[in-house]
Amino acid sequence: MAVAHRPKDPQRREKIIAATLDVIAEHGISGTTHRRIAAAAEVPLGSMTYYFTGLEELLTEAFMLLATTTSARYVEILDAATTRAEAREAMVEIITGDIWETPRTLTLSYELYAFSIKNERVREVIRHWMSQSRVAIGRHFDPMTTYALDAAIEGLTIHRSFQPEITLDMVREIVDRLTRNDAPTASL
Amino acid sequence: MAVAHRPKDPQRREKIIAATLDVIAEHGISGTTHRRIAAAAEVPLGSMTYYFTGLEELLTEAFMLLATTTSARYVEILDAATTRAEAREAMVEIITGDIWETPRTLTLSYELYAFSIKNERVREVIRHWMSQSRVAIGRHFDPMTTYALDAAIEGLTIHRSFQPEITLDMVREIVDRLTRNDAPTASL
DNA sequence: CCGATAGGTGTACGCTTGTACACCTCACGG
DNA sequence: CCGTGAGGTGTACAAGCGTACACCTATCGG
Repeated sequence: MAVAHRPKDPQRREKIIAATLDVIAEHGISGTTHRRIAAAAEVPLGSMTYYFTGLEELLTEAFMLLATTTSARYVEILDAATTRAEAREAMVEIITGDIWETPRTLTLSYELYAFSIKNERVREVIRHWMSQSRVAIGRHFDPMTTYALDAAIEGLTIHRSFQPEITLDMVREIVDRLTRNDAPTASL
Repeated sequence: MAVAHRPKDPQRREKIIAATLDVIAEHGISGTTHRRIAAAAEVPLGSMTYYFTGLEELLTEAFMLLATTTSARYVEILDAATTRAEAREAMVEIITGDIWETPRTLTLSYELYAFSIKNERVREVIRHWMSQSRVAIGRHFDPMTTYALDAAIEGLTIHRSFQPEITLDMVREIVDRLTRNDAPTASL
């Protein structure tokens, strides 16, 4: 009984998941097919059903990757802040910074929300993302303010992508207003 | 030369557009097909290509209907307010009120945003919706505050749908903070 | 050096899709 | 009462889809 024949490419799965995000970003979920993903990941079509039960599972895993990656970026930016002023500026950076420079992340978010309607597990992923994000914000602000800021990221990001006239200074002013009545917490 | 044979059902087009929104709400754009729309509108398949050039046109028109309808509702609620306090309460109602009671409108919004990535005309529809909405809000608040409130509708609506613990009072508090430094305009 | 077997893939199947268009219906001018 | 043409539809077609699985490949214990 031979054991033999190790996987040639142990990263195959991850490569496919990453490629899935690329395909969604470019074609939307309705244009995302096994064949296109296989082409993007440069793997044979057969690998799709070998590594994943179906398209739905693949999409779900892809969105988990998106949430993890983006969420980690939030945490990174917020944890770098040590003063209240820095924390405010960190919020401004999250809203206006390079995460959303490319339309990619924003596009993927839209598809994520749309997909979440049909998939409870993805809804869970979103809730987890939001909660992670609240933990990071909550290190600097009280709970009430934290909810407000978290929602502000969402709203301002979206609106800025359609209305570029919303300047950096306006975002700063909005963050200021939202944090003005904050009851400072222990913080770090 | 006969003139003859008037359309049996002059509302056909509108009926199809309305049915399209229903199908999108239930199945998402990726599950929206000519056949399903035809079934929902109780119209033969042939009517699809008779009244609309293609699926894309149909989706575009459907989203125009969504924008018009929802936007009109905003205006209605905001125009009913005559004092500053009422205007603030109107904002709270828009964010927490019956527009979003059913997941329908929110679901459709997600699909709208996702679709806008691929369709310039729909992006234009969104910009128009936002601008209408800003006009209505702007009757009560200064421009800067208006942008903030408009974005707050978006962010809070979305976040509340995932985090029901965001209460009405929290929304009120957030609207308060955003409008506190407002430089009152002439208003009505 | 030779099975045996884990790992991986090419191909083919049944189905659904968007779309076009040949055809049908029937109100009306003559 | 008939012929005409505007209005509308059933049907058929090619393309593309998800998915399953028979088959191939290459390693390694013996």
